[in-house]
Amino acid sequence: MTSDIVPTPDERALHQRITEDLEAKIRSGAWPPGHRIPFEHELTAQYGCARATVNKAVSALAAAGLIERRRRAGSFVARPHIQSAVLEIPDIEAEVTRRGQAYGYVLLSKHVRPTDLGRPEEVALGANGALLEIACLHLADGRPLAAEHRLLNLSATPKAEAVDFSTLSPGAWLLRHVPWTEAEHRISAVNCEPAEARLLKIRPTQACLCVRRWTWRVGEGITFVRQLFPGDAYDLVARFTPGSAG
Amino acid sequence: MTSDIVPTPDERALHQRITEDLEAKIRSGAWPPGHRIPFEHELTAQYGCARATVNKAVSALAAAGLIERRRRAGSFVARPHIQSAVLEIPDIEAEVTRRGQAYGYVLLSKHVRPTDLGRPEEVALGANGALLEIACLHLADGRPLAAEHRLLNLSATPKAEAVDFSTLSPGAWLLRHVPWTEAEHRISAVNCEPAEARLLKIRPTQACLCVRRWTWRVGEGITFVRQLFPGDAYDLVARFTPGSAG
DNA sequence: CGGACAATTATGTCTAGACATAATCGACAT
DNA sequence: ATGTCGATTATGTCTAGACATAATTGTCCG
Repeated sequence: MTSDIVPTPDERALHQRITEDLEAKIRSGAWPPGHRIPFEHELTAQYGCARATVNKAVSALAAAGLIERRRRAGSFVARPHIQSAVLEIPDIEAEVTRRGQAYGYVLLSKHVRPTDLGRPEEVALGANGALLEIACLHLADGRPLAAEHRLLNLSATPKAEAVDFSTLSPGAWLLRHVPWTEAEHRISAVNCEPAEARLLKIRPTQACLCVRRWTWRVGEGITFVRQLFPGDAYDLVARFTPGSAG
Repeated sequence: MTSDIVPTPDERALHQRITEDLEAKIRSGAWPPGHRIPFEHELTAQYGCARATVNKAVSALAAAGLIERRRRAGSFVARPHIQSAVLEIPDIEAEVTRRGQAYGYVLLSKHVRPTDLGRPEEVALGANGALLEIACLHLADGRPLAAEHRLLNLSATPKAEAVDFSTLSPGAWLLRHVPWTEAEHRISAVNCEPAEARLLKIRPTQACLCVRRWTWRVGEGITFVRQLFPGDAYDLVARFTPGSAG
């Protein structure tokens, strides 16, 4: 039964209202997965508009993964598929500031060295020339929040060699100066090494959250970074609204 | 200069080809952030099509966050904004199977108890009636991969009380029987407790990845789950293609 | 009963217009 | 120099068609 779709009074665009009406039916469960939604010509009649308008609305839901469209058959509420969520990747300075804490940064070391193809993370980066290797520490209210170890592919970002990273973190500099097109993160839990524990001022047995990130630009490796957070200092948060409610 | 947009020979839909042509310009860096892309009437002339077709192509890029559109001013390559990524949330059984390992499941305990409003995770769930509390273990090739502690809101999913979870994991049952609309994940690193270490057959000092997930359906709490992975057994992977290349 | 085939039909895409809307820009006045 | 206001213009939305495409469905035949 589709006769209970009633356009709600609204000043937004009609196609958007149609999208929202349909989405409400799906998310509320009134239309379960597999349910066939009204044909475009039916919606055209219900809303008193052209088919192009209805098509735009339904296509938006299809693009969002809420419905599947099949020629000749119709459009159906999609079943759940992948389990994925949008993860907030920590821009540490922004996160610290958001928490209302004072952000601090300490450069620990910085030097240029050739790529070591024996290390998997450098192979994954795809660099084969000189790397700028940086170690630094991020502080929140003066207390260590994260230890960072970073590699910068100097053949992709030659300007980085001239930058003094003593007050500006490499992440902040990169964000502003080097565009990128792809990134991959790997998140794991690790027991830190004694030297890292001293840096972070934690017990050596304290579990740490380890975020490793590779960044590329059109296939060329830009940077690899490994950030170590004391497990009790940081939560990664991911929120998800599924493409389909099933 | 926009004269170098040349439609590539292709049998796909024209609007899609236009989208891809423009996206290539942006991702390659040929059009840097802030660059004004050709007006719709220019693209209309270049591709020899109606404005609606060009509009669909450009609107798709705007929806993806690659460009910003301003009335009267034009459309511009967007600057980077949020740092977010698509995180693959582990459906443990699927992940184990994907790795080519044998999946195993052990139910450890299961009982009904009232909601304890003294616990933050239960408050966040928003339940206030009876909960089904389940502890179980996920195995890969017979070895413990994850310890799971789950709460099911029985007022939202009364059918769960009659389910025998001795061979079917609550996650698998829920995925098939209970639709949900929102989820939140928190990921952290923890030192597990001795009992958990024995369950997972790891040293008590071994860092563990802790994934906590709350699931709601139209505002009503469905389930809370806490999964503990030995840090060396699991990597969460997140990949990201930014909405804008800058 | 089962397979091949053709009719049907819903979606996919597109056109050539139209009017609405908002923001920029320039002209003008203060 | 600054502020107001109207003309201009690019995008936002929509119409009423059209043809293409693919897949279901029924029909017919072996």
